[in-house]
Amino acid sequence: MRKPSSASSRPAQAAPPNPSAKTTPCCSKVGIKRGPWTPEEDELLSKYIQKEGEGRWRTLPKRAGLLRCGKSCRLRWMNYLRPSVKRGHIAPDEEDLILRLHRLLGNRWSLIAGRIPGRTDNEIKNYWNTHLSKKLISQGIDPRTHKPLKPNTHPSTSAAPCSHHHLHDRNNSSSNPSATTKPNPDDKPPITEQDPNPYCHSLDPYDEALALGDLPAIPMSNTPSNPNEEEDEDINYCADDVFSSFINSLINDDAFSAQQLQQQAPPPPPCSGINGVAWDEDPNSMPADADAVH
DNA sequence: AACTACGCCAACCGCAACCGA
DNA sequence: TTCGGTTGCGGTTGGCGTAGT
Repeated sequence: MRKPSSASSRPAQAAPPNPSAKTTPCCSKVGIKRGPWTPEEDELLSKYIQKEGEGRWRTLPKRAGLLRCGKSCRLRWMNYLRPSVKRGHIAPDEEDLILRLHRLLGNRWSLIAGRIPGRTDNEIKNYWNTHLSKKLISQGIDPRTHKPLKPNTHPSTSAAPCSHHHLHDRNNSSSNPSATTKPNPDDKPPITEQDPNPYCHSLDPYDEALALGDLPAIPMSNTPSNPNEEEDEDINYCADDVFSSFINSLINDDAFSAQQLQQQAPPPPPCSGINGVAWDEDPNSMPADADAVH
């Protein structure tokens, strides 16, 4: 877990040494700045990367004249400064795609982001935690499994607003066993007796196919490149066409199978005027090709 | 106007995967 | 094969803005 709050805060100042930590965080060196980036720092980083390119993050700050750790530089570039990063509201079709992909992939934010041009894993993760998970809960849907919540877990009872600051949001993830268990693209998510279907495995042909060796490994692209539509031609945001096609087919197949499931399953708890989510949508209503949003 | 509670999101941390020597 | 350095990922934190009282 994180260091004590005194050291884990984000002051815009050099962090003190951390003698108690077993491993020294890269940003704990004296003289390394932390906290929000200034426009000057952004400019330094942008200009340097435009000139020298990405990579070698460890030594980049020194070469660029930044008093930041490499991790911080990389994060800033990936999530904010890259020209391909699209900022602003998540469009409805993007939201729909996030829902579908999350249902298929779970909290594999980088994979999800890789399918949504211009969006970063951090942005999608934040959007999920602040919007979509709550939206699903309000619909009586477990945001983790994408299945109807049990009656005694319906928001009208258990999901009542929590008065503690942040506790409500964070409980969504911290109380989520699968959220603390890092999903490994190479491994099937853990299946327990209590939670035999943490990622809707019965509807997760990806993991099944992966386990059967029918799939190429997930391309762990170092740069979850999210080009703008205009940049699709020169930036391959999913390096593996096979994988890309497969995900697309999963999205479509999933919508279809989910619809079937919906027809068989008891009706979900009444929701307050919110449109249906992934599995009760007409597959024909989604883009014919998930890449349509790209 | 002052205060409180809460939502949003940029940024940090730890860990694991990756990769080259 | 092992080991150490680097990079990427997902979980988490906390500052800031804003709505509500």
